[in-house]
Amino acid sequence: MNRSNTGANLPALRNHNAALVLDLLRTAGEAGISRLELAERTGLTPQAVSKITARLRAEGLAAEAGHRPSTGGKPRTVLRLVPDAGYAVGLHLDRDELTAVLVDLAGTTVATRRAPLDLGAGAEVVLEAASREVAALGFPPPGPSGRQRLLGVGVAAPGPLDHGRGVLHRVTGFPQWDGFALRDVLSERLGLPVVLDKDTNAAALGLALRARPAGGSFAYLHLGTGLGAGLVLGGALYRGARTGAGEFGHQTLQMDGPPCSCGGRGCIEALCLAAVARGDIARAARLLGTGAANLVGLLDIDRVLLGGRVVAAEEDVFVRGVGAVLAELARREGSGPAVPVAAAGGDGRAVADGAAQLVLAPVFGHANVAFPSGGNGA
Amino acid sequence: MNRSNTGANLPALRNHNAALVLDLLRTAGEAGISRLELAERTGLTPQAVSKITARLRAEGLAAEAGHRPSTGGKPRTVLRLVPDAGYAVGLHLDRDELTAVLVDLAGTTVATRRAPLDLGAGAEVVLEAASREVAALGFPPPGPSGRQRLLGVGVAAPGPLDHGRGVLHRVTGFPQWDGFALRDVLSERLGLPVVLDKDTNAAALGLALRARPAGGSFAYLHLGTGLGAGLVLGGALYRGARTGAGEFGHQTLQMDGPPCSCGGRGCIEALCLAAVARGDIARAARLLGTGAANLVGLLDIDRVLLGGRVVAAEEDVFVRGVGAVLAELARREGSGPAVPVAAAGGDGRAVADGAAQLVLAPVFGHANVAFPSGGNGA
DNA sequence: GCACTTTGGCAACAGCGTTGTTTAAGTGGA
DNA sequence: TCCACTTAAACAACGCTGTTGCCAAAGTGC
Repeated sequence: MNRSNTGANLPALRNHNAALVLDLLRTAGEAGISRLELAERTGLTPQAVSKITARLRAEGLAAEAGHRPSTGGKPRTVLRLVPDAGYAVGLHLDRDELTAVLVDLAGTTVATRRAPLDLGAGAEVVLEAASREVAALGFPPPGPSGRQRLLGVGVAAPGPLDHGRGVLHRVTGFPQWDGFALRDVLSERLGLPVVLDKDTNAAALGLALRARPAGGSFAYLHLGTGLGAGLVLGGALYRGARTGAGEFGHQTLQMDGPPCSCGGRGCIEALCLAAVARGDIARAARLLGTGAANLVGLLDIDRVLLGGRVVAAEEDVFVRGVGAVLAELARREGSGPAVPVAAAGGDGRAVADGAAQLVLAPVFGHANVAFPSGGNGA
Repeated sequence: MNRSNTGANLPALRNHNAALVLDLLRTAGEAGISRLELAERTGLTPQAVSKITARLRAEGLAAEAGHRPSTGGKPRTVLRLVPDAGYAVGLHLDRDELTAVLVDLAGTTVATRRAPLDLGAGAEVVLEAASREVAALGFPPPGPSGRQRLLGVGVAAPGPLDHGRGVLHRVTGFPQWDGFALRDVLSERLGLPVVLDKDTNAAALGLALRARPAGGSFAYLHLGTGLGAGLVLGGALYRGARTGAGEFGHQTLQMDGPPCSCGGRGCIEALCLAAVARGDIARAARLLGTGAANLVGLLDIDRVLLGGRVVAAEEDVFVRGVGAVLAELARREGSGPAVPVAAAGGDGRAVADGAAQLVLAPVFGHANVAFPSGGNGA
């Protein structure tokens, strides 16, 4: 069950197991999964799985879809997630562009809209544009049960911001947003639940839910206007105590190095962007790799993913450069193979897709991974 | 409930709630806590708490201890943890010394033994010394129920090592231990369950369980022979994918800086130890602070604790020096007060005490915080 | 001494996964 | 064609969980 500092009762137990089964159905995708496989993976008895899947089918979340070949007896019935049982909107508010996507329960993006946006044009303009594009996606009609199938809107914005309260902080370059309660304002305006998170976190969550096998740990490093990170630790998006984790760009890499816009010196972001500006991409990649190595050593993650416009422009150079530094680290430590590096991909829609997952993830038991607020733990 | 990728049934639910209540009893300490407070904190109904505490009292883990003053009605009955319902041994194997402690369920150290040790003298010598000192602690007799009250032995050793398998890796300075299955060998020899972890992790766990309020996030930075870290995220000890997290010392802080014993350049450990060797403690503190600032930004933790022999020798200088760097960081970010820094204290017994908590923590629901191994998450 | 408040146990209950059993739906040899 | 065998999955009874409704116990204060 999910970590919590509160007591658990029978409904909580039921939700936990149902979410677990749903997550396995989601992970299985179109191939589906049989009841007995679900039982093996969850550790529940086959009978328990039968009961749970019966409920899910009654709720319209799962359906039978064919049979596996017989292995000498009655063939297993394949179960699949019903993708259109629920939808979420993902909204990526970038500095100069807005991307809105409609994603179904299976994680498939069924509609996309893009529009130019000036994040500095003021709240009213931005909210209006957001509302317009979200509405233009075309919502799915309520299901046969009459239940609304649009679960909510996930919003990804440049950080820093407060995920817990849904409030923007001093968005780099646009200080006028400081303190703006974007989540509540937008929720009121759209009449839908809204979840707000950093763009890097949204992208990392999206990647985490697509990862096979699920449950690993990785860092998503995003090099664009700035340099940020999204951390997935043990399959869960890590947001930190005040939901501000992932400040990767202002890590000091060169004490007494060149000044950074943040007021510090030798920050990896300043060094990296300077190298990019000089056209020395190999150097930028090496710098990024050094920062990644620091992170890998500290957190013992098992994968590094790179994204962002700058990376996308020279994907191979960055992947090779970062990979080389991590290979050196592995050689020095002598403990197994190097941590693999890859480009995140996602053709510019990764953040918006991930934003939608901010809403969908709780259905699969990936909610409340933000942080226990106190009480106990350890 | 604790994060997991397995299904949960009624016994699991019962254990979860019992552990939750036990943890609150432990946290309350000698002051105790009433049933209604337990109900409020857990979110369970008072009746459920009554049932759970009745079970705990029947098992000898909890007891009634007086009453609170009346607030106009029947006064609340205070419940307390029974400290001698369980014990654990904590064993700290350091490079030149062995420390063994006997700790009760409430976390009180009831016996301590210390002996010189040469970690390079070979397995047989070390195991013999460990067995001798553990036996000399004087185990508590089995309880009235006849149940053995010594729950196990927690062993803390210099890293790197594999907590999951209980195997040492190349202990810095003593490569002959590489691959030694210390946990299983010692468990066989003592006839008790053994848990193995890094010294920094043990210390961090001990600090986490003593923290008030519980559930926060902090980094324990240990500067002694080397420089390592123990991370507590959201109240839980974070060990990483291969239980190797906390490699703080070989973080690059000065690209193209002086060479480090690890083969890299400009590692914080090399810089820091060099400054200490020069007698420039202020510089060492500032270096440590810079590394701490990187970590604070990346993980958004809310406390930094310092320990280790070098720190203990000049506690104030380190606390002030690291604090100053973190204060600068907070000023630059402009987001609230600086992350506080403090000395961990513990008069050289912190690691051994924490090692005992490796065994006791599961009783209070702090088990399996290591990592989900796959399946799902996020 | 009585009305009131608060605590906390007792009893009945609904709902969870588990266990034991039965039915359904295949394979494969005689 | 039949029948023994295997495997899948539902049905039924069960034990145990926390919850709800109720009531006794133990205080305060007029």
